Amino acid sequence: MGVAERRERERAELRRQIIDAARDLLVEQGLPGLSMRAIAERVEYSPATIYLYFRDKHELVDEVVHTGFGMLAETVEAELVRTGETASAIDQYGAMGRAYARFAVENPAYFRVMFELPGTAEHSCDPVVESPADFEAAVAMVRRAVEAGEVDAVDPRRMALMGWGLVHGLTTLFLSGHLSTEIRSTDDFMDLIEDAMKSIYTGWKPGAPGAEAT
Amino acid sequence: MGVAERRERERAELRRQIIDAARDLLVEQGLPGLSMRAIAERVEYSPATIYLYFRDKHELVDEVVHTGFGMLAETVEAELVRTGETASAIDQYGAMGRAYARFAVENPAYFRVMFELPGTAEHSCDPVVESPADFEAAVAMVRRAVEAGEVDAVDPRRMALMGWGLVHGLTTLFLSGHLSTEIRSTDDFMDLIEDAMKSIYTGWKPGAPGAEAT
DNA sequence: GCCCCGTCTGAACGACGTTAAGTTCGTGCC
DNA sequence: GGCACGAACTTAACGTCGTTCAGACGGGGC
Repeated sequence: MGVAERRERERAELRRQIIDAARDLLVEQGLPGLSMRAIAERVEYSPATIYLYFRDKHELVDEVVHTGFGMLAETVEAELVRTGETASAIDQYGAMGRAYARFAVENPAYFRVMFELPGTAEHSCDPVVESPADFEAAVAMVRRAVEAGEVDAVDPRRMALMGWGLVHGLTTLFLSGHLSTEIRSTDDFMDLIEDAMKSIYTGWKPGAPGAEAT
Repeated sequence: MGVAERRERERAELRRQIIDAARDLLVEQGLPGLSMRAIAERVEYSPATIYLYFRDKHELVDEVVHTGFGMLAETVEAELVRTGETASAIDQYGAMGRAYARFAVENPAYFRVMFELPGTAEHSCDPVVESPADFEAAVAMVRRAVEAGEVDAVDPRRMALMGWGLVHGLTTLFLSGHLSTEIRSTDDFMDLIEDAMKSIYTGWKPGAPGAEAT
C-alpha cells in the first residue's frame, strides 16, 4: 500500500519545486518579477495549481522568506565555525556582523524581501527560543567576551541589539542607494562594516569612559 | 492678460491636491492602498487625469517621497534649534538621532516608502551639496564636537555614518516587527535609541582605548 | 466495469497601471 | 457673432495581476 506514500512524496516534491521557482524568480528578477503566473510557468503548471499547495501568494512568499532566514543563519554560523578556533569572542562577534552584511550584498533581493515585506518577522525566529536565532548567538558571543574580560561589563542583550541595528542599518542604507555619495563599491561597504563592528565595542573596552555607566 | 497665470495657478493647485491625496492615502492605508484609482477618486477626478500631471505612478510617488524627506529634515532641524541654546555639540548629535527615530515611529508608512522603494535615494539629497541634508548636518555636529574637545579626534564623516546606520537600522528593525521580542513599546524603542546614541560616541570620548587608532 | 476522489486546468472576476480616442468648453481671432 | 483652436477632462479599453470555481482527467478500490 505504498501508493499513499508515493502521492505524498510527489506532493512534497512539487511544493518544493514551487518554492524553489519562486526563490529563483525573486533572485533573477526581483520582487516585481515574482508573480504567481510566472512561478506557474516556470514549474510548468497552471497558476491555479499553486493554490492547491499554498493558500495564497502571501503564504508562498512566507515560505521563501523562511528559507532566506535559514540561509542567513547558515552563513553566519559557518563564519562562526570558521573563526571559532583562532579568534577571540569579541572578534567572532565582529565576524558575525561581517557575515551578515556579506549575505545581504550577495543576495540583495532575498535580503530585501526578508526585512521589507510586512509580517515576515516571525520567520526570523528560532523555533525553540522565540527570538531570531542569530541574535541569540550574538548575545551569547557578547556574554562570552564579557566573561573573558575582553570587554567591560555591559548588558549583552542590549549590546547585541546595537550591533545588529548598526550592521542592519548600514546594510539597508547601502542596498537602497542612500549611501552612494559616501560608499561607492561593495569593498568600500565591507570596510565600513569592519570599522563599524570595531567602533561599536570600542566603548565597551575596559577603561573606556562611561562604559560602566550604561 | 492674467488668464494664463490663472490657468497655471489652477494647474499647480490640482497637482498639489493630487500629491496631498496620495500622501493621505499612504498614511491612512499604507502602500497597498496607494492606487492611482483611489487617488483619483479622492480628488474627484478620473484616473486618466492624473496622467496629465504626472508621467506615471512612479513620478507621483517620487514627489510624495520628496516631501517626506522635507518633513524629516524639518523635524531634525527643529530639534536642533530647540536644543541649540543649551546642549553641547555631542548632545545635539544625540538629539538628531532621537528626532530621526521619532519621525519614523510617528510616520511609519511615510518612512517605509522613503527608504524601501527602489530609486528614492536621490530625494534625500540636498540640492546644493549632493548628499542627504541631515547627514551633512550630523557631520558638522560631530566636527564641532571634535573641535570643542568633547570627543577624541575621529573622522566626522565616518562617525556620522555610524550614527545614521545605527539609528536607521534599529528603526527599520523596530518598524518591521523584528525587535518584538526585545522591544515592546514605542517608549522602549525611544529608550533604546537614547542608549544607542550614547553608546556610539562613548568610544570616541578622550581616553577611550583604540579611539585614536581608527 | 464502474465510481470516487485527488489532481489539474480553462475561463472567468475584480482590481491594478496605463493609454488612445473622444467630448467639453473657455479663449482668441476674423 | 461665429468659428477654430487647444487645453482639460473622461470614457473605454488593453494587458497585467491575484484569486476562484466549474468541470475534465485518470488511477485505485470495490
